[in-house]
Amino acid sequence: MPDPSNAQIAAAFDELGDLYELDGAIVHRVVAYRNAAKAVREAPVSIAALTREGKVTQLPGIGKTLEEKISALLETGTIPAAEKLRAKFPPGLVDMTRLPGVGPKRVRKLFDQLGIASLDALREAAEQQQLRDVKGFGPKFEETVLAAFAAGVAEKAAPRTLLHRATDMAAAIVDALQAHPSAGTVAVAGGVRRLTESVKDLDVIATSDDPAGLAGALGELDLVESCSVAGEAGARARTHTGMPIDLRVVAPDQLGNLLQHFTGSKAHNVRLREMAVRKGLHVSEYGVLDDATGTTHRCATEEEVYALLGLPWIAPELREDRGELDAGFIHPELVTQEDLRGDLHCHTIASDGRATIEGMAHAAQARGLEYLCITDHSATHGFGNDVPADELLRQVERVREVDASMDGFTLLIGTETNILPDGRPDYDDDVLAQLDWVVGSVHTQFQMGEAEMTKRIVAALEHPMIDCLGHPTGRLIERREGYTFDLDAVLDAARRTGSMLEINGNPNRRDLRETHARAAAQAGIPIVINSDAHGPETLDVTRWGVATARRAWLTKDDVVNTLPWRDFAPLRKRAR
DNA sequence: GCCGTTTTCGGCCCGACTGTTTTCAGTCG
Repeated sequence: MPDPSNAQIAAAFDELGDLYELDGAIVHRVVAYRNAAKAVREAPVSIAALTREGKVTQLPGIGKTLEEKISALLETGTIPAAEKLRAKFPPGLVDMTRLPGVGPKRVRKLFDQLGIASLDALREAAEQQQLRDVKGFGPKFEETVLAAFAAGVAEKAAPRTLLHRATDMAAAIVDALQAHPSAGTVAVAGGVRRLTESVKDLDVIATSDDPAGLAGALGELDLVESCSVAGEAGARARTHTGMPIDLRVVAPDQLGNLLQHFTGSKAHNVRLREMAVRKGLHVSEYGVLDDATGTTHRCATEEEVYALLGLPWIAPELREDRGELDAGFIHPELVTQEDLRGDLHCHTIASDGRATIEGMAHAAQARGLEYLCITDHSATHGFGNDVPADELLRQVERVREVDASMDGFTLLIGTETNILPDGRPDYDDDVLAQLDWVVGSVHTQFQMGEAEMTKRIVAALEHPMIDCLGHPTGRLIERREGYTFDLDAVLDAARRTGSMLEINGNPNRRDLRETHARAAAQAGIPIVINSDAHGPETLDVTRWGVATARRAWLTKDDVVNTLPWRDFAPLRKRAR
């Protein structure tokens, strides 16, 4: 029996949280399970391995009891408490809590008194007006339930929108509201501001001398389908794509409080407020209440909010309770897109790209880059045109010619070679040796087991001609988990062999993901942020790679392609 | 269930909204 992955352990804790909640446990116990799930999910090391070493309680949020539960999961494949609770509460109960306005307490009551144990049974009971017979429930509740079914909420979890799309939408909304005559400051908060991988809604905050007018203006926007509760304090709306928008309007002297509150994350805010309480302060979106004086400090800026708590301003990307509120925290100087001088992963019409070598090179130069490496897909098929070895060698000549024709720009030739199932690249070494740079990527046989995949990637990293591992996990955000491998072993191999790891900027990938990138940088492994562009316009996607890097606490020093090529070149494995 | 310039027990963020309520519990963000 293979060890459960961190994701599986986290899921088990989330399930236990749900089950204990149905069982009527106090909220703090439930929260403890959910916090533990978050800690496990974000851990860059194997929780199973950590547990075997007896060190898992070092992870904040994991105590003696949860350690025992992980041990049981490792040894028997299951957790006794979960077995017991599953026998008590059918799985349909947790499904029911997905409906808005339907939480664990109400589900439990309906289960106990009417035996309702599934979404279907709930719908039927609502249709037959049976729910109102239970004390605490009425006709409105039946309506809410039926409306949720009618809206299709029951079928699937609320969709999440990838950051690049959410950012475009948010920008359009901010621009439109900013144009309103009453608008003062209009700003994006929430996950879009923190640059998370995906978001479930848009949070927009504003000041205005006509709050109701501004809130009304939101409902008039083309991309808004419907708008409800528009009033003095703001509005709730929904886009045609189904994304909820939350607009909050506040006086200018509270803008800092509101921005801090609505930027989140929830975990950051909870931790921040707990720290505040210990200092006799109470933080909310309206101000900071001081117990000692009974006065509420209103803050026009976030800096003032943090300063009242004795903290430096913290970049939104770091606000995840991943150490940014710990004693001794020193704010890192986060890498920016302007820091990037080169891009070492892009495609042309030679494989599946849309532009020529010249097209890509001039586009990169126009964007202010100093160097670009052409890395078309390799000899094994699957991505547009194959590039057999002789074709790649002709591509070397073409790139050298274009490079010679360019002023103040270095054009490089490489490849994105497929890492074959046994870990070898799909060109011969003497071909790879004629290139400036080689990205190795896994594009096939994702299904192989963890041990085999680890062996495959480690073998690739040990290859003297593979300089960098491309999109290391193969995940697609919200769509595909990516293949599983032992991260510790891969990081160890990268460090040992002098290989670099990529943060792929494609907004669907952002791979390495932030927790892995942070672990890699801490291990001293050089990180490269690449676009993987297939056309001139997608060269800009490095901004999403930078977003991931910033969320991983990376500085300019952690990212190698912030260096000019003359300083980058000697760091390549092939040059060492 | 976790955690400790509250350290082995007694706390554990803050506020809004909703519906069913005679004063509040449940849900949500």
